[in-house]
Amino acid sequence: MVNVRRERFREETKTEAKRIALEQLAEQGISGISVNAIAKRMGVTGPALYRYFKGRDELLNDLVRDAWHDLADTVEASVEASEGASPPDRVRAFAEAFRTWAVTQPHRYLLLFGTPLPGYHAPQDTILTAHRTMSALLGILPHEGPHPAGPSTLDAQLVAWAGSRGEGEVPPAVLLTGLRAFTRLHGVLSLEVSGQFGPMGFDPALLYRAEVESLILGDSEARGSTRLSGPG
Amino acid sequence: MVNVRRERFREETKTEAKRIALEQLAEQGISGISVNAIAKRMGVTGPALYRYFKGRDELLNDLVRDAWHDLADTVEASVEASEGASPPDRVRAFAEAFRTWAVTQPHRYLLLFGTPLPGYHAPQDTILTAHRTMSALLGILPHEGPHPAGPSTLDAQLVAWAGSRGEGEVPPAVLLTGLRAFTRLHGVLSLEVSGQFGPMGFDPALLYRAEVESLILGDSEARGSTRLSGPG
DNA sequence: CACTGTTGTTAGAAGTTCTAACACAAGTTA
DNA sequence: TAACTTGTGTTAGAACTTCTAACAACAGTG
Repeated sequence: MVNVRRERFREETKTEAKRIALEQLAEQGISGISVNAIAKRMGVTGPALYRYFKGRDELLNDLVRDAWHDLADTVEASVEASEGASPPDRVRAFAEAFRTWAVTQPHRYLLLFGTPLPGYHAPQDTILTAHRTMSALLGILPHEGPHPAGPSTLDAQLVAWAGSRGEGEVPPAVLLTGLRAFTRLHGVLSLEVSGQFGPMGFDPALLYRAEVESLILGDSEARGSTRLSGPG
Repeated sequence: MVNVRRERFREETKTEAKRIALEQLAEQGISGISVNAIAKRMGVTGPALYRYFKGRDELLNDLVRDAWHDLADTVEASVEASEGASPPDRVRAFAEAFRTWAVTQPHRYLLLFGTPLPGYHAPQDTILTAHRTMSALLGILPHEGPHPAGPSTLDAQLVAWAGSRGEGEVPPAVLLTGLRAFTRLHGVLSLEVSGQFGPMGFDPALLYRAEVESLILGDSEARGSTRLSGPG
């Protein structure tokens, strides 16, 4: 029989270690996460933490897993909260929740979407958790309406992808729309959290919202767009 | 008088060190770049390399600087090569050059656009080099045609940004279009090179090209899009 | 009481960046 | 030719890091 008190103490120790690791991540980046330093701040010696994490890699793994869960929880909550609203408004809510999560903890966003850890391969459960975020987005897209066919090869691949995770009823055009919506949101967020917009001196939130509106209305009607095909 | 032979030898040594560093970067990520290991592979001892780089940070700095230059050279070459073609074709050429550069050396793309190095602030000359890539894109966008106004605040900020770098004659709508085109290309590329599409099993090139066509034609006409505003 | 499992300790191996002190060779200058 | 300066390399070592091994101490169970 397992000792429940001990088990709880163990969980608390791991949680505290991860909390300090996140502080180090925010202050000094991934390479600034030091098992030794964490232990020191917890009042124990370095090797003591190896009772709780096999090594630095497992600690980082846990941080990644936690972040995926937290992101999925956040966007799912926003989707639930917007229940009953129009699809455009639900997309706006999703996009705002996504952005808020990202910009309030850029280091965590980068942990998920930035440079991958060397040699890291996401375990199956983490992949499934990551899909929860995408599913939340797919769930608020209108499934009816005009569905122009995509490139047939891509369509087939997307259908296979959706089928492999029990979302077989979603039309390929919706899958493509969801996927592309995500890449567009990420395109802006990624550049913002990695500081690329810093020296440019504009408000990234405005750019993000312009992108969201363009997503919703389509480029031809969105304010602030220029069709690249030009005047002719 | 500086010794030219010595100067050349010095440059060659630095170049070789950076070449090996890029190999380490590709194989083991940023944290896998080790001054000691580079020196060993060059047949000298560790501290010898400190005659050429103040430290690991300066070596990484140089890698970043080189990568920005290389990227700018690549896209500028594609822009020049497409001279005389229609704007849509020039955008296609730009996008293909951009993607090829990224996917043939994902680690370098991530060095520029992935998780920033802790404490790193791009020096002014690097920022200017980064802008060369954006300028190349702005240069092939049609400046005439319908120019719907963007959010006025953002427009003003973009004009200020362009003005600060001697591109005052570009209309704000074109700036916004160029910026958004870049974020959209980057959105797909970023997820591809960081391996996020890996477990999904579709061809990222097809998704990228669909995004490019949507960029050029506008969402309402692009194949494979669903307007998020739905059927009503 | 004895046994078991968990958690902590210290010691140490092997690696890292980076500094200091010293040796040597090449080029310049008196 | 001799002396000096500069650049490049060396070894030694400090201060870190991750991580393993061996040992001590404690809690709970039979």
